[in-house]
Amino acid sequence: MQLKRTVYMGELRASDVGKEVIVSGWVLRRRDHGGVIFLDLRDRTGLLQVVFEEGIDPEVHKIADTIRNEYVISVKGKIRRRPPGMENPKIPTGEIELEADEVEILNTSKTPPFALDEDLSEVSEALRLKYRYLEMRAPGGLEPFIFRHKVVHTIREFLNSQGFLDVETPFLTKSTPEGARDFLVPSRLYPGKFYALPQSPQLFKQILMVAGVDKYYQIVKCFRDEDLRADRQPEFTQLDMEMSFVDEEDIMSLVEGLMAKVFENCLDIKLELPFKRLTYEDAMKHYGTDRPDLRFGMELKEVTPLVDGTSFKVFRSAVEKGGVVKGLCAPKQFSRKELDELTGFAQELGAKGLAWIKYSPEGEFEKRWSSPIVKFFEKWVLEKLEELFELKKPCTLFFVADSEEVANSVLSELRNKLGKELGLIKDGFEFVWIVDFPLFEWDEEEERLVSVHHPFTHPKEEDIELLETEPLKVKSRAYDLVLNGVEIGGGSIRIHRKELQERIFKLLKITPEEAEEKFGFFLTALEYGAPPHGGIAFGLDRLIMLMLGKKSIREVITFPKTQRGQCLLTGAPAEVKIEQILELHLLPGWEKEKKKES
RNA sequence: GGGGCUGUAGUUCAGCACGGUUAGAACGCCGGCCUGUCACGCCGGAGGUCGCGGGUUCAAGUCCCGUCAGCCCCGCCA
Repeated sequence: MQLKRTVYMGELRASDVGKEVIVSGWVLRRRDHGGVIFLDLRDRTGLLQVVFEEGIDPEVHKIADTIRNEYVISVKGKIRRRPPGMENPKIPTGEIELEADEVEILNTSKTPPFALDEDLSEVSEALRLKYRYLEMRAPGGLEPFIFRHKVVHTIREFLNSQGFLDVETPFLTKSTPEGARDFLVPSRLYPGKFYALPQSPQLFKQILMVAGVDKYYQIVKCFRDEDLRADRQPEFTQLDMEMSFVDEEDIMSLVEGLMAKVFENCLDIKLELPFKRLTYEDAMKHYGTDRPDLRFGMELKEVTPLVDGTSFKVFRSAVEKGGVVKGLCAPKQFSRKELDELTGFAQELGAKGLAWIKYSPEGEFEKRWSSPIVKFFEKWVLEKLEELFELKKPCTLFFVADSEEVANSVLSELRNKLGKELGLIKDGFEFVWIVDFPLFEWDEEEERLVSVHHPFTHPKEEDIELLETEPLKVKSRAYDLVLNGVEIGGGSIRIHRKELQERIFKLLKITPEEAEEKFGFFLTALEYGAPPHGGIAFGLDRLIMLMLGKKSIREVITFPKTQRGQCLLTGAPAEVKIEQILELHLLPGWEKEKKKES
């Protein structure tokens, strides 16, 4: 390599006119006019027009004639002002150009499978993932990753300044029960035994508290062998934090400070502090979900007391079975076709149907209501509805009559769908803490209590006495952080005393033997002066996705997996040689066969 | 495990409901011309196992069955 870069192209301006420079980069486009060839050359920082004139040096011009898109070249020359009228206001370096007097082709390139100078979102994602390096190299392709770098940098800077230690924990570790499916790694040295990749460093960070680390964080990969979604990858990055001698308020206010710093540094947005808080109960009541999108209203209202005496059988029987009738009011009068579609949507989500009432505030009271079911309701009920939903404009009321669970989940999905489709969602970032979660929920299939968060979550002090008698009434010292309807983080104050931890295990039907076998090491650690502690973990990919307004975390992960868990770039997962499998003792029978043979 | 959408030149798509010439377009690519373009222009050219397999038919890109792959969703994700 003879021509060694002296400047980045993106930094060059009219003030650099006259300077002798060497630039290196990739050819985005070439415009060959015979005697003059223009190349748009780019590096990480920007784009510069390079001019090769036959009259200046025929030999150099000749080389330029062979250069094609995506060739890697270095060019030496002088920065000059473009002739009057030839400026390109569309690019930052548009006032100037590089007059080439030397060029070196550092590497050729095949014609890329897709044009790098066009809108890559039009290209199929599968192709982009296979040639991810080309997508990233295209103009703007590195932006999400540069942004991500900035976010991570800000997080580290902030937490370091607050006295946190960045401490690593192992990837080859022990399977933890009560969670997602583990990725297992067979042990070569111990036939039949396996490591598990961590679903989170949960137990390690708690043990770090026992170790006196006091304030810990780690930006760390976690692994869960579950099916993928737009916002879920089998390996993802978590911002993991834990602190000793703190309570919920300490952690929440620290996180608020952190988020404020991140949004200020990276998006130049000042967040309003403190964040809103909703109890789990209120979130379920008003939004039907524990991760409500607060960028718009359209809250759910329960109308059970208004309709339990109605002659409308669907509502009455749902109430008689112990269910509820809940509804929401959408600010639009839907057509019959749209109503049918929405009913189908509700049914797919498990509702038996979707009742609707169109309302318009004009004219006589009775004529304001239009619906096949309105005849079942007495005037006082309609009056109450008008009052409850504060009906003032034309709209449609939707109701689901079912168990509370079904009504909530259907209506919350309906709310999100209508919010999106009716354009009710305002721009911006709405954070909300969800607090006062129940500690347990009942698992019908397994017929036992399971943890809402994880088994190391501390119950509220005042509820501890209810643990054995009314466990479902026990609330936890847990908190989730929700941003625009997406859960971006969750944490809790942990149990730090062995006795309480054992009581919880007992309620979860984890036997002492099981507990000992699965995390005896952790219980032992608790016995050696574990301080009170708590923490939180954030899905970093999701946070960055939301900050950039992307629809999928794949957009902010360099080499993500497809929905079926494949890496299209490398072809992973892939078959391995039989020798590797035998070496890992994964086919014990075959191993014996092989020994017999030899 | 289930539901939905998609798969045709290198790329993005049209053609498919109603089977029937040699499967088209744009961009890209290759060659030629061009000293001021910046989505350069002009002339010419190449490029297709219609995802794959099977079936129906005189005839299948088009209809049927299966299968693979990509995306979205449910289940699952403490």
